Amino acid sequence: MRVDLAPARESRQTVQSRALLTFLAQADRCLTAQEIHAQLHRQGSGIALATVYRWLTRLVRSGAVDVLMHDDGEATYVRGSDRHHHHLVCRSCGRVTEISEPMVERWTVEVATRAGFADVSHALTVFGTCSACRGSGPS
Amino acid sequence: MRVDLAPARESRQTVQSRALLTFLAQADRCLTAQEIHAQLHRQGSGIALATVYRWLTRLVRSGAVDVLMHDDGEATYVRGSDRHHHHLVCRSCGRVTEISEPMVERWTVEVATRAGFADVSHALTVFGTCSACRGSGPS
DNA sequence: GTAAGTGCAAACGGTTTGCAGCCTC
DNA sequence: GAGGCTGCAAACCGTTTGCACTTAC
Repeated sequence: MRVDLAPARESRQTVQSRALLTFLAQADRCLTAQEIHAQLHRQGSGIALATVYRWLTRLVRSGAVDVLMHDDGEATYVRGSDRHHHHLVCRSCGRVTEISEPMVERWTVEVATRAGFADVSHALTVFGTCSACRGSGPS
Repeated sequence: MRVDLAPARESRQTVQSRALLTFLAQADRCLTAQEIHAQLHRQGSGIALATVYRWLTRLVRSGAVDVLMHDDGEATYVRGSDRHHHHLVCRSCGRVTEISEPMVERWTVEVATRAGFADVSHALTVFGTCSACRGSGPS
């Protein structure tokens, strides 16, 4: 499930950018900028947090990466996919699953249009407790 | 369309809290904490920003007010209602319309359950440009 | 009188930016 | 060699918090 993350056609390749892009291409879940930074450090790529942010900003602008704003105001980043999708997030472990359903897409556009709105977009996130977390401790 | 914003049964009434609650009860659109603070000052109620935040936090916890996280990480607040609903927000003027649709409710629960999730909840916000804003300047 | 509510200012945490130096092309 | 990329640290900005004071009950 490799996705071409290099919209950086006109960007210079550096040790840092290569490490970051490679890492992001392989990541399979939502990560905050700080997590990405920490992970890269853990695997030996000494990239500065500011650089991570600079690249994420650039990648988001180019559409290669999607941002997900969390309730606490922290942003998480995921490889962007061409198709629109939503996230199913476990309240306990934070694991994210992508979900998608054309019906919701159609419904939101329809409702918004009926209300006189144009240029419609939407953000939907579903929260719950995954089976693993429930099994280990429903508290 | 007045909504009882006083979940503060067990709270003391003060000049500030009364001004804030009255203002919120009349507000018909999403407002940031800072906007609420500025508006209150404009109308002569010298309330501190920290107090605005403290009340908003309390009201959100009690369910009297809904939070809406924006892409830039800023939170906006609107009167909440008892029944579950979603928001249709104008990107330009910030006006908020409540929308609700059982189908979406059912779908999210179904998808989440199928994925092994329990105790499901969801957050859906639809963004668009309302007719008024479009008419005045589609840019 | 007592404790909740308030104001102020400092702290916080995530993100952005200015600038000097490095390194790719 | 020139200019993009990076690192560092300081700045930013919305939000939270500690503490002393005020005020509703």
